[in-house]
Amino acid sequence: MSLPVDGMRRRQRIPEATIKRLPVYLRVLERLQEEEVAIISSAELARKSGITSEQIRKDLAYFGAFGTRGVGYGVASLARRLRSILGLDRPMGAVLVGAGHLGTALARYNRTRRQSVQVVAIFDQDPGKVGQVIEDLTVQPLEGLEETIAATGACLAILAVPGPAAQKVAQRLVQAGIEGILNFSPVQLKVPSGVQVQQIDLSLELESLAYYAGQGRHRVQEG
Amino acid sequence: MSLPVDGMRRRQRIPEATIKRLPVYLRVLERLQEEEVAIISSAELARKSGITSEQIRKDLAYFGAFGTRGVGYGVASLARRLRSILGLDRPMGAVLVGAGHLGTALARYNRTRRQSVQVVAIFDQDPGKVGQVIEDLTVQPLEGLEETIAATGACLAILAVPGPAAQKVAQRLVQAGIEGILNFSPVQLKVPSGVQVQQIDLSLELESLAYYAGQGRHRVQEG
DNA sequence: AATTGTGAAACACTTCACAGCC
DNA sequence: GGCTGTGAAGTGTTTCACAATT
Repeated sequence: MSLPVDGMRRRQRIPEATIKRLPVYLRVLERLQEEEVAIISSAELARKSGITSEQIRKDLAYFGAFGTRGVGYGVASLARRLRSILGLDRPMGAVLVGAGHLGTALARYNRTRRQSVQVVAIFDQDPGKVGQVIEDLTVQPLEGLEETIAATGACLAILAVPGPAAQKVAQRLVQAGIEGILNFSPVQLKVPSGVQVQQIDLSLELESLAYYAGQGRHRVQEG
Repeated sequence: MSLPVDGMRRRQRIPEATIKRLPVYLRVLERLQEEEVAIISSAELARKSGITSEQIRKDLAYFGAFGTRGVGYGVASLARRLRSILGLDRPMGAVLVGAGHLGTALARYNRTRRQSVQVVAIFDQDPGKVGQVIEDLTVQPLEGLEETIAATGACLAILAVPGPAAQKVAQRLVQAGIEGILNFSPVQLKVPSGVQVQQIDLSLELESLAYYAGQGRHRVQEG
């Protein structure tokens, strides 16, 4: 299934790991822009991002040669380029499903600061939650999900519903045209290929941390 | 620096990727235990966890031969073994720092259900938050951090404070003996090696999802 | 017959080292 | 001289394929 034809060499497959680092670079660059820094080297960017300079150069090179040898990268132009690559140069909307404690916290977190991806609507199944206002958005009943997604042009979704409801909601989100889901439910979502799911599971994270905390202890003090 | 001496063969380094999957297996096994299933094959476990059967067998084999060929794995004994490996066979406590919306949501999420890792104390810098009660725990001022960690024997911390405060708090946590930090602040923490940090950054996750949502779109409908 | 445990191959990602360019 | 861009080497992880075991 691999076709290493190097006809025009453009558009080789970009590693997922690279994609996940681009927003990190962008965040640093935006801070630099505020500080009116015009040029930055990969070494300095490495110091500020915690990613090695070789890695940074390689990541950026996948998309073309943005730097100037002997000089560095232009902060403003690189930031612009990264925003464009990520699709953040035009407004990107996300719907939030689930207005429990976690959902509410996520909505507030996202809307209080100015973020590249904005939550544009909030849904909940519970009639008791519908009508509540969270950071200027009124919680809507699930019925209007498809219509609102179409109307707002939202591409992403944040899923913060209880486990049992998650798969069903995910199906509707995909049907409605959502292409990326950030899933906080402790459920392995089944979605068609082409839809990207990012899983965040608090319990799992804590439990894997426990491994290092428990085992590692005896290494701290020898003897 | 590699010393592939196979003297006693035990204790080869365990891949981080493996450690992160163990809690997934454990979760499935615990559900199976409730359903009174006694034996499970790696193929069936694969179906239920979304991880391939070869991967499961390899992961488990790092810690010894837990299965029976031709039969499968004993659900109860494997669950017990995994809890022991992860250090979850005795109570594991976590302190939560930051009682904002996110921190509150995390505390409630964790304490409402019975989790393997339990939040045992909540701290906040803001005097207005101190004294609030969240799921049976009273929010304490940051001053008592070290003392409470020592008293409770907590090994883990959940960090949900604003970016600027994160590094300072992390330093105190490490000093106090915390060995794993789940960090929700948008900051790259500097910690001594031996302390494990797991970063969860909502904005970064959404922004990398945006890449697939934006680019992928034209592939959904051809022509 | 079924299923585990595991070397070997394949793949993914990072680091090294340096040629190329300003 | 300094810094980028990139093949090559190295490391980490997954998949394959099958011998071993019940």
